[in-house]
Amino acid sequence: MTLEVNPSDELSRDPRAARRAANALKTDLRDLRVQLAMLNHRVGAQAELRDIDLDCLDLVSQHEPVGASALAKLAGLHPATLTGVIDRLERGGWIVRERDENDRRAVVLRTQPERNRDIYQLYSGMNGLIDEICADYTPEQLELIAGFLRRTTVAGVHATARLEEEGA
Amino acid sequence: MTLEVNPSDELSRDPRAARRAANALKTDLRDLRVQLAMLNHRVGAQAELRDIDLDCLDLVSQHEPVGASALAKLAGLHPATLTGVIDRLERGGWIVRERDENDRRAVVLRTQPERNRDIYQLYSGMNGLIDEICADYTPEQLELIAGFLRRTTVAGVHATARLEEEGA
DNA sequence: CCATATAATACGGAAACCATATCATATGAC
DNA sequence: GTCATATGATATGGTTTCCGTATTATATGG
Repeated sequence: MTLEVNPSDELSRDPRAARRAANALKTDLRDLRVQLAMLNHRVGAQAELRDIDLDCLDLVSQHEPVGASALAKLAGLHPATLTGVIDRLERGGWIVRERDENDRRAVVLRTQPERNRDIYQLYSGMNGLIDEICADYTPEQLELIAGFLRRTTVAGVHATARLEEEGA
Repeated sequence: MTLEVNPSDELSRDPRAARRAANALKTDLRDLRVQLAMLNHRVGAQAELRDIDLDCLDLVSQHEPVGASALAKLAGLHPATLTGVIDRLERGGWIVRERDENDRRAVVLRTQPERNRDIYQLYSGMNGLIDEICADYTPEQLELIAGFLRRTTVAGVHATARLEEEGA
């Protein structure tokens, strides 16, 4: 006589279903990445910023106050390239350079909150659509999804660092 | 007398909790986007491809066989810029140009499957880490997450198109 | 057959990228 | 302290990319 199990449990433990689901998810994640890159490209065009500038602006937002060296390392850019990026971002009023008090060689970068609301405005269409999507999930489900996103971001940090040291 | 509800239900229907969860999720999504862009930048560096080239390669993979015009529109690039992108991708052996039989002005782009395994290899670290993350979820949960990712991708397509027509 | 439209590419000037050199400042040895 | 060396950011210049325009080849409609 066979052991009967709950069908839902059965599905949950089928390793083939798990692998299929994981692979499908990786494909979906890749598609999302490309689409978000395209969206960012359009946002950047409206704001007269190159793709890399917008990425750096996001990085400054995340890590401010941040030094130029640290940002170059985060972004994987040559220091001289970053000087150009910072020049453009500062000229456009998106960030400001400040001298580091403790190390007068270094510069510290900060975002200009008012100016960055202009960027937020450009994302408002996307943000509204995401809100509509979120409305179809419970807070618990949203937290499940958000947790996955955060863990994937951490994985990205590690995978990026790994590639960096291999490339060096 | 107040109407008593199931606490879990209560949480699920609290609009403030829902908004908080949605906002947190948007932040997490933005962080993930930046990190995936950084990862891609490193992958591109290893493959001697610019960021935009890698994006176009992804788009070709998604839509092949695809014409140059269609790709330019998808990527939001000037036709002349795309010629340069295609030149580099073809020189590197990532894609091939073919003449369209029905319209001999047009070119059709296809990926080179063998060559693209080299890219897959560069992503293997990240893919392995994602597999580990996925192992902590049931197939049902993974499907919930994947569905969210797909819906968000569609939202991205719409938001991108909206920005495009505004910019024109 | 001709006019016009469309797909892709060639051309050229402007801009960006980045290896290297440079300048200012910091740190450690003595 | 003084000097040698290291480090942070930027200037310089050659190479590459970007993109507006012109060009070539093909399609389509009259």
